[in-house]
Amino acid sequence: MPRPPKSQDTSFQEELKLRVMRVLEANPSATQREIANELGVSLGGVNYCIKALVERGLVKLNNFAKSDRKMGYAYILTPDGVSEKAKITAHFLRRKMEEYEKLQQEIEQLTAELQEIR
Amino acid sequence: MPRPPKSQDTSFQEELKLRVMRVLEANPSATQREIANELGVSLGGVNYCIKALVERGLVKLNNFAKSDRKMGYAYILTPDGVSEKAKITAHFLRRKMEEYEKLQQEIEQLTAELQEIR
DNA sequence: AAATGACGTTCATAAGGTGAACAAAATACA
DNA sequence: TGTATTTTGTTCACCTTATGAACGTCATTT
Repeated sequence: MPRPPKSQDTSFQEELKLRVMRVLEANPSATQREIANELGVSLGGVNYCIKALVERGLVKLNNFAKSDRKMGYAYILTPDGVSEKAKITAHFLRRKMEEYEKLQQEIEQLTAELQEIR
Repeated sequence: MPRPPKSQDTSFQEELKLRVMRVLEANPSATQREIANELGVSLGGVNYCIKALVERGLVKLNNFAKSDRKMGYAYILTPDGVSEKAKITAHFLRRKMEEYEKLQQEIEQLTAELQEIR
């Protein structure tokens, strides 16, 4: 995802942002590769997304447990991140419900078309 | 749509094919520009699509009424075209219903997520 | 016949996600 | 501690694909 989006956030980017935040909330020590794999998107895409989240202060890179052996890095959702996630979630719910109705209509139409033939 | 698709038909192409066939069936004298405008896609895309349909024998370019003044060109769905359209329609119905269920689940999840916050 | 307009056709372009290659950091091993 | 190895983040050239302006062709008009 090399090219900074010139226009508004595309729906793909919007959705990716939400899905990445979900994964991070559930598992802050997830790797970018793991996230990409789990979400079925490219590594570059996840990297671009997380970078944007960090830049906006919605996600923070914490390194804890310095004294321990384990690598203590984790992407933590900030309070702003949590509330932003809620906002996006609500926004998505609205959008998905619209799609839902559209689909319902389309299904009715397709069904009708198939009936006409016989 | 200059580049012939190397891989399988993408869902966009598949759907465009069906929607173009629908328009042609309803109005065989429709212009490529009119179709593009009505479907909200590019002229090049429609051109590429129709070309493919003609090549597969699903659409035929008829010029009738030669003696008359009017330009008598029309894209007519062949019998093969009609049955292919039915096939694609059925295929789409299945796909759309799957999407429908996916959406339903997603909506439930989004709703649940929003409940958790309060 | 020339001009006009509408049509189909082409193609250089832009958008945007991809993943291999690279850099940096962390861990393991001596 | 120093070095090798592995893991992780970062970059960027590439590929796919839809776009629409520009062009060629043909019918209609003047």
